[in-house]
Amino acid sequence: MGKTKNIQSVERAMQILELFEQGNQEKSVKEIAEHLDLSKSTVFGLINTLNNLGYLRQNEENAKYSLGTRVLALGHAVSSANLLAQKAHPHLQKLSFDYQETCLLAVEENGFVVYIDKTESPGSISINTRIGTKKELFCTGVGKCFLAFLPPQTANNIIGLGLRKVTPNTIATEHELAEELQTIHDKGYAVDREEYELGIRCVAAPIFNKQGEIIASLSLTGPAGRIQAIPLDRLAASLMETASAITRDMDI
Amino acid sequence: MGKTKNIQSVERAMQILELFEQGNQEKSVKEIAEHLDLSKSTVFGLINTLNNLGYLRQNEENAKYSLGTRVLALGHAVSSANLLAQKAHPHLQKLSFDYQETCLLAVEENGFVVYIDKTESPGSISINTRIGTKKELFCTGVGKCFLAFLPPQTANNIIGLGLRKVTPNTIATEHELAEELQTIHDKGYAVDREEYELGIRCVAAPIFNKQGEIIASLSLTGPAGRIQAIPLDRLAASLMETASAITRDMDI
DNA sequence: GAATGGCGTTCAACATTATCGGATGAAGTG
DNA sequence: CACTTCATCCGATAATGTTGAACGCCATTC
Repeated sequence: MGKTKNIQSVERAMQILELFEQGNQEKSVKEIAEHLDLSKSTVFGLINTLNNLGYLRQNEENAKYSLGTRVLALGHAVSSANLLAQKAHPHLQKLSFDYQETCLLAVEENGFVVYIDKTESPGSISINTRIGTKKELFCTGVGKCFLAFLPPQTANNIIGLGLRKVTPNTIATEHELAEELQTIHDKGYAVDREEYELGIRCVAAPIFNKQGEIIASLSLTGPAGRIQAIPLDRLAASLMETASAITRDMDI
Repeated sequence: MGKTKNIQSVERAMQILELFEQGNQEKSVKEIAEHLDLSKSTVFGLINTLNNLGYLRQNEENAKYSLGTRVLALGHAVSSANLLAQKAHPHLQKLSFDYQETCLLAVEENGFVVYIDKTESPGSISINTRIGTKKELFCTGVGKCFLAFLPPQTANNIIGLGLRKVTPNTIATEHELAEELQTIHDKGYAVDREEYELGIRCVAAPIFNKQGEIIASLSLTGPAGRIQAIPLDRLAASLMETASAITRDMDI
């Protein structure tokens, strides 16, 4: 695999773009230079290039920079090529609307879950899970779905990467986790009891392809109190129903 | 403005990412090297960097590359910071659903319209307008909305950039365009009569802020025959109603 | 099963290229 | 009007990216 050294200027350019990931607030050349601990002129060269290419845009008023519309095209290219994200979106939207909470869609990648879509409703509080975020499997609802439905060998390899307490509630021993996964496998859905973040609870269900292999997982996520107020069996049924509707829609 | 030379490796890295914009099909190192007319090793260095950073991902089976999930995060950062895209999305979704056609949202940027969101419905044919695409104003429905509702001075500056026949139907003289813009201003919506692409027709309406300034434009777009089959006054009313609902939702 | 060809990857030498400190000038502040 | 702050520009320097050649893996062929 890639052991060759990364190309410095490319890595730095991407670091600059990533600085805008949380919030996309305007930033000055100076601020960025300080964040990356680089000289102003170096940063200016990079920023200027990104600006010329449309990946950053400069506010004429204060000369500060923020993400440009060009990055939209890239983001959209991934999701539109991704049949899953495309077909699943309306279903997530409906769930968000029905329960007035945030709905997340995730896939597994190299032992991590990656969130690839998210829908919110006006009532839902903003869950700080951003699209593209990676999380470990054992401590999230969607992640545990993967562990429960992936081929046992694959799942064990991932579990072998290590468990740890993320919150006091995290299931951090292999024994307890095995029991939990058995339960999830039996019931067909997973519950995250504030195992990743205190106060945040979610219920998740696996999405399969026609061959019965898990390809994604979706969850309804929100403040613990509000999620617990929803009858669990009803919510779980909705999620599993939605999951199979997505499978049907995708036709793979 | 940016007159300094672009940083070569950054520009090339972005060119590589852009190769995947249409379709995001897997590409080999060799293919990319040929496309960009660079040596295999140069391309490998760039690709490897992007791969390590998560912007590309390699298919283990055939060693080919495609866009990685990391770019999702960037794309989402723009839209989520963008109150407009966030608030407008459910409304576009509803329009798409009601009329079973593609719905587009666009803003103006440096004399071009940039599409920042798109919703489709199962029935809608896939319009080849990708998110992040730029188009000239005079030849599109959403663009003409901007020309009609932007301050006259701004609009004239943009018109001054030049008109040209994109299709036989394109309005390519200043005189005719002025008449058309007057009509649009009076009626409150614009019709694109296959002026950008033969066979594709759209109806567009402006989105204003509370101060009455145009900040975006939305359209329902589809095959000419199907769009013409919808009663124009009803469709236009839907679009204008949606536009003002978005204004209300944004509260700016 | 040896031979061939194709392709991703690595390497080391070289020269291009990115980097940096310092200079410039515009905008804002007391 | 001096003074600060910051974006932008410039030129010297050396670090960095580029390149062709070579390696090794895999698949196909004979």
